[in-house]
Amino acid sequence: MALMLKDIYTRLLERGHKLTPQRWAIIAIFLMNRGRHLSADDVFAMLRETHPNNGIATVYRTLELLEEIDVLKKLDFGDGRARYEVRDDDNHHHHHLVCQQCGKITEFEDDLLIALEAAIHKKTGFQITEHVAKFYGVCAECQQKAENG
Amino acid sequence: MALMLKDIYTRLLERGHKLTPQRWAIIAIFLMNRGRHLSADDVFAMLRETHPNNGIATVYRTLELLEEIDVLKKLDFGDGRARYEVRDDDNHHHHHLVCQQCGKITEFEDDLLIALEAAIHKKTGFQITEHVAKFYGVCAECQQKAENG
DNA sequence: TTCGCTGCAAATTCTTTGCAAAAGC
DNA sequence: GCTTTTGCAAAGAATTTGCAGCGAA
Repeated sequence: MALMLKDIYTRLLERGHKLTPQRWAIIAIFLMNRGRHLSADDVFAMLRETHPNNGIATVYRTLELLEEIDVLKKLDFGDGRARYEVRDDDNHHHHHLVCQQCGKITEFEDDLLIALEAAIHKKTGFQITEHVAKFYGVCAECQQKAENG
Repeated sequence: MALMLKDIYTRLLERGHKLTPQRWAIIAIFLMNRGRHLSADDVFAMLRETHPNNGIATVYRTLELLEEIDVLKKLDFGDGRARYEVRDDDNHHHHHLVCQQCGKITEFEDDLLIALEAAIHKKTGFQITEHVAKFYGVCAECQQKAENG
C-alpha cells in the first residue's frame, strides 16, 4: 500500500522525533514527486522556493532521518551524488534502467529477483533484506536517434 | 578466459598509452588480489610498499584508465569510496552480497539475470550492456553469532 | 525546562586538476 | 623529440559536524 503522511508521522513520533515545518516540506516534495530520483541539491532547490531560509545541512539531516525510518531509499546512479526515492511497499520490486547516452533513468517492475534471492539463500545461507539492481545500456529513444541520425 | 597482462598491454598500446612501472605495479596489485574489491586508498597503500614515491593522483588516474580499457570494473558499496575489481570474461555474472552486520562482501555466481534482461529488452526496447546487482542482508556467520550470542 | 531541531560556517573526505619535470616509444 | 605520464599541491564537490540559538511538549 502507498506510503502516507500519517505513517511517516507515526514513525517519527515513535522514535522521539518531531514533524517540523522543514521536514514536512521535504516530505511533501517527495510525495509530490513520486517516481523521481531527487538529490540533496534538487530537494534544496525546491525547498528554497517556499522556505528560503532553510539550510542545506537540514536537507541532508532530514534525508538521512527519512532513510532511517524507511520512508526514503537512497540510490546511487554513479553521478557523484546520492539520490532518493520514496520507499513504498509497492515499489519494492522495481529496477532502474540507466541510459548511458541521455542519462535518463526509467523503471521496470518485476519479481524475477525473488527467485534469485531464494537461490542465494539456499546456497549460501545469506539472509537478504534488500536488493539493488541497475541495468546500464541504451534506451529505445536513443537507439532510434542513432539509427535515424 | 582470464584476463592477462599481455591483453592489458595490448589495449594500452592500441590507445597510445604506455605501460609505466607505476601502471604495471597497480595492475599487478589487482592481478594478485583477484576477487577483492580495492579502493583507491587500498591500492595506494599497497603500492607504497614497493613504490614509496608514487602519488595518490596517479592511482586515481590509473584506475580511471584501466576502467576505460575494460580491465577494471568500478563498484560502489555505499561506503563513500569507489572500489574496483578485475573485469574478467569469467566474472560477468557474479553478484555481490553485502553483509550489513560485518560488512563482508561475498560473491555469488549466477545467470538468472539474463532472463531478466531479456524481459526488459522485450518490454521496453532498452538495450542492456551491463548490470549491477547487489544484495544486502546478513551473512550466514553473523546469523550464527546472533543465535549463539 | 528539557530535548530535539535549525542555520551557519567550518571541517572532512574522496576525487580531480594544473603545471613543470621526467620518462616511454 | 614528441607525447604521455608523474608528483605535488591546490582546487572541487558532496556531505558531515560543532555550536549557539530557537522552539515545541
